[in-house]
Amino acid sequence: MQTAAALATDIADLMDKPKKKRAASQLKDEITAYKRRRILEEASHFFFLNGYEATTLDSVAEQLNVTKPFIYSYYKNKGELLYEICQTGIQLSLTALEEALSVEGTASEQLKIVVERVARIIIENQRYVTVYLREEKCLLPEDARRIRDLRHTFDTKLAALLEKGKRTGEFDVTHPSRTAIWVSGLLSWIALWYHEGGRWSATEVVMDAITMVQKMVQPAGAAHG
Amino acid sequence: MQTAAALATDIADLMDKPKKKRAASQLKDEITAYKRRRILEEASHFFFLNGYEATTLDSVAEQLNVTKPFIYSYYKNKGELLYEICQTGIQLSLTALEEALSVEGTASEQLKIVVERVARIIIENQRYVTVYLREEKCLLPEDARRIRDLRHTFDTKLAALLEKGKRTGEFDVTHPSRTAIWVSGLLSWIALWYHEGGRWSATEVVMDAITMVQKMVQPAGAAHG
DNA sequence: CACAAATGCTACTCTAGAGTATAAACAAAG
DNA sequence: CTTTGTTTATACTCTAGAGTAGCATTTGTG
Repeated sequence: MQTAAALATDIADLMDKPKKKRAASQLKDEITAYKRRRILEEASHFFFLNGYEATTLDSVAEQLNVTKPFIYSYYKNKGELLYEICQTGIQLSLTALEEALSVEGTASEQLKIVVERVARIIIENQRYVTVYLREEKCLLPEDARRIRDLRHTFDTKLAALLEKGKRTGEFDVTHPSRTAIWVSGLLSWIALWYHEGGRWSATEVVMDAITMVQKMVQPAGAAHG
Repeated sequence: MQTAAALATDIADLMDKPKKKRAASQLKDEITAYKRRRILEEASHFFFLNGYEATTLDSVAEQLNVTKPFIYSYYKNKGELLYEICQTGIQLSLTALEEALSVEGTASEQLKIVVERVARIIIENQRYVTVYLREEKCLLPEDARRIRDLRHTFDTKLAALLEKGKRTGEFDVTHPSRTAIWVSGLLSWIALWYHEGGRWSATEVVMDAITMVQKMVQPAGAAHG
């Protein structure tokens, strides 16, 4: 069924355009995607440094050696740029969480992997995460809601993991859902605090985060993990 | 000596103005201070909701039933308002920390008091703290530095407390200065996350914060405090 | 009640940046 | 080497808000 449907679409496409044109348009799509990505990178750089409102698209364009209308031909408006930037960090973190949860292991093992991976993602995507934390209020209501939903999913899945550890006796958490928020807060905090080339390396920060979270959920009387 | 100096000042003042006028000007100073405070309150309200850049002084003035030039007669410019707002939360937290440290007690007792008081202050002054965390980049460089110094003092004194607890064996912290940053981050996080009238009460959040911090510094094998 | 001093408001200026209409430059096909 | 469509730039418009000059109004004083 699926194959037939896909085939039908292909045929329709082919009837629409000769083969050559399809290949060319695919390449063009990739180039378009690349341009969009570059715009986003530079925009996030300025949003991170100066804030969303204080950043002019003229300055972003200048950095890319293009002009403002160029940006407007790839993004509807400034708000769409902000939405994409805010979405990125959360989406990556959520994906990492889900991947970590899909790995077989005890709750402690899974939690350690989650914290390690998410902490790394937050450090690597610091600009995106920071801009989200600072500029959430600038998002359109519906965009803000979509992103809040992602965050909520993250917190809920993390809470489920803590709940699981509580049942197995690995963790001592009175309110898993509340503890999940403290943990996700601790992780978010990294974005606001970490400074590349600063006093502490990314690895030190990640290891610290793991230690702190382990202590936060560790039953009294447990030895270090 | 001090008395004599103070007296001299008083005499100089009296020679400048008759008694009546001095009393009147004192009252006026109080009124001026009150007006400044009211402006700051409303401004922080808008900065919190819409962000610094997106807030117009016209809207602040409207909220106070005055006009923009009124605000400009009490503050040099918009940036001065931001500085005062950003400064408030940190200053209060630092004062609370110093007070708590001056109370006799073990490191554990002092830490508990610190976390409790600072958490309360952050909840009560949520707007000010949040605006600081979000809009630090909008401050003039010298203002930003002054506030960073306050934060640094806070972190340093907190680190000293952790160090003390480490020496007495009450705490298990490998790097007191790094742990201090995680603790102060956890406290700051409250401002970004707590929502008045939301799912959890202020008291629950404060108690959670105490528990989390205690766990973060607790030696392995210790019973709950 | 007149006069002085402060307090506050009306009515601007000026800058800056989001978003756009339209023209130029370029590429690809015939 | 022209034609056609796409990509990018030039050169605007329009709004909005920070900051201000100067007038009005209140308040207190002789």
